[in-house]
Order: sequence, then structure tokens, then C-alpha cells
Amino acid sequence: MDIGDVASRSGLPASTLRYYEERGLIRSTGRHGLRRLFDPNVLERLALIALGRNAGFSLDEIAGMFTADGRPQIDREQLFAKADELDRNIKQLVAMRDGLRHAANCPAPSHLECPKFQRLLRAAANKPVKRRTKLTAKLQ
Amino acid sequence: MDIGDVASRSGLPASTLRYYEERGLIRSTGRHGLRRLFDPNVLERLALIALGRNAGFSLDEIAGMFTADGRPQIDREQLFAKADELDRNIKQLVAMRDGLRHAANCPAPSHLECPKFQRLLRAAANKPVKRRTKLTAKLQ
DNA sequence: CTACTACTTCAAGTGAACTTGAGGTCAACA
DNA sequence: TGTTGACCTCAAGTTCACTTGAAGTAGTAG
Repeated sequence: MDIGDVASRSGLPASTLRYYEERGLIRSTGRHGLRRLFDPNVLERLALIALGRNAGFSLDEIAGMFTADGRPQIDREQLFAKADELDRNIKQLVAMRDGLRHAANCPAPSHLECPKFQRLLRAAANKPVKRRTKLTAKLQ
Repeated sequence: MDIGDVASRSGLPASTLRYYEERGLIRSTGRHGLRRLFDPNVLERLALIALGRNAGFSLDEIAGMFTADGRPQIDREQLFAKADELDRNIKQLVAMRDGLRHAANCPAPSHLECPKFQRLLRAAANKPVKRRTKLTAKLQ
């Protein structure tokens, strides 16, 4: 497969694939002239990368999850830790979602006057945003 | 209150407060010599900003949630939309967390050989992490 | 009065994850 | 054989949300 095939099958732009290769996240198996050739299993690898990204791992962390030969080798400790972290994140997001939903329905003239919103506010104030895990807005 | 008071009470560095002011997210009420003076209600405002950040709004989006006079004016539609978005995010994170937890326990020699992990992989592949840059601009 | 310190401005730097542009190559098709 | 178009490299640019640094100012403690 050449880079265009991988791009269309994975939905990622070729520039991203080249970037991922440079970062050591994927590998091309050879060249046809100038052109990179990819083994079809790169798609599985890209899926794994997407999984990691969605779970909030940085590209560097993800790169560290592969052994030298390219087989995934994810540290179980790390998985547990990340799962726990996700758990905390989820709890926060659930509170946030409920708060937003309430605010959207709330009859109080201003959200600031709604006790529930105020509680939410205090909760948010106590939890300043850290370096955000990859929950980037996707409005489709 | 001078900027140091606001900083210590909010937990945000002064540089961030100046940056927020520059971005139109907060306002100082005057000066004492060179020094900014803040009304204590800036703390409530900062809490609101933290709330928005936690919910995944960009600073620009948050800035748009205030009326000219500085009172919050949050669009209910937007809240619903954001809550729904959070919901989708949460569902993904839950799947991710369960997947990670499973992977950490799974006896399969490689995660890639585990059917459950494979399902997770396919799910992640269907939901590539989207770029956020243009999307947030579109909201303004 | 002097020193100290917390503030001030403005410009530039940071880091993550890419994207864009310029200039070049080359396999395949007509 | 020539043209096309998809690929190539490398450097630089982009976005977001800040942070850092240099150089300057001014209220306050001693």
C-alpha cells in the first residue's frame, strides 16, 4: 500500500502519516522509488494509536507502548493507572454534563442564581483545569 | 483586591489573570498606581471560566458567553449541545477505561489477539480524534 | 530616604500535534 | 516521449493557552 491508500483507508492525511513515521509511531516497509510502502497491518497500528489518543495518551507515551520490533507491549501497571485516571476524568465529566444539562433547563433568570449551578461552579473552582487530556471538541 | 490577591484566591498565576484580561475574559475595575484592582466578584467569574474550561469550551467560546456588560449570558442551545458532546465523550472514555482495564487483566499473549481489545480497537478506529482548530473558530 | 518587593508592559518563547509551502522526483498513462 | 499527478524532503508556519524574561515603576517597611 502506498501512503495514499493508507491515508484514504485510515482517514488520516498523508502528512500525518509521515509525521507519525518520523515520530516512530508507524513504520513503512520499504520504498517503491521514492514512495513509501506500507504493510496493511499499519492500519491496525493506526487504530491502536487512535485508541491511545482517545484515552489521553500523548504520542510519546504511545510510541513507548511498542517494542523495538513494533509489537505492542503495553505495561499493565500503566494501563491500570490510566484506567483509574480515566475514571476520575469520567466522574468529572459526568458532573459537568449533568450541570450543563441542568443549567440549560433551569428556570432561574441567570445561571448564577441557580443553587445547582453554583455548586457546579464551586466544584469547578476547586478543580482547576490541568493540562487537558485529549478531549478535544468534536462538533460534527 | 490586587492581582496577587486574586491569584492566591483563585489559584491562578498572575500571568494567567493578565492574559485572561487581555483576552476579554475578566476585567479589572481600575488601577492603584500601575496596579490593577479587581472586584471580588472576579473570583466568581473565574470559577465560571474554570467551569467552561472543564466542560471543554475554548477561551474564545467562553468569552462569547458574557454580554457586553460582563454578565454571563449562556446560550441554552449551546449548553445542550455541549452536554451532548460531553455525553459522547464520556461514553467513549468509559469504553476506553473498560478496555484498558480488561487489557491489563487479559491473559492473551498480545492485546491484539484479544477479541475484546480488538472490538475496542475498531471502535477507536471509527472515532478518530478530530482536529479542533477550525471548529472552534466557526463557533464565533 | 532608601531598599525592597510586588507589581507593570511588551515581546518572545513553549509544547503538542500537526499543516503548509517550495522545490524536486518518478512511475504510469496517452 | 512527454505530461501528469502523486509522491518526496525539509523548513517553517499554525493554534491554543499560557509562561518567561527584560526592563521599568511605585507603594510600603525600616
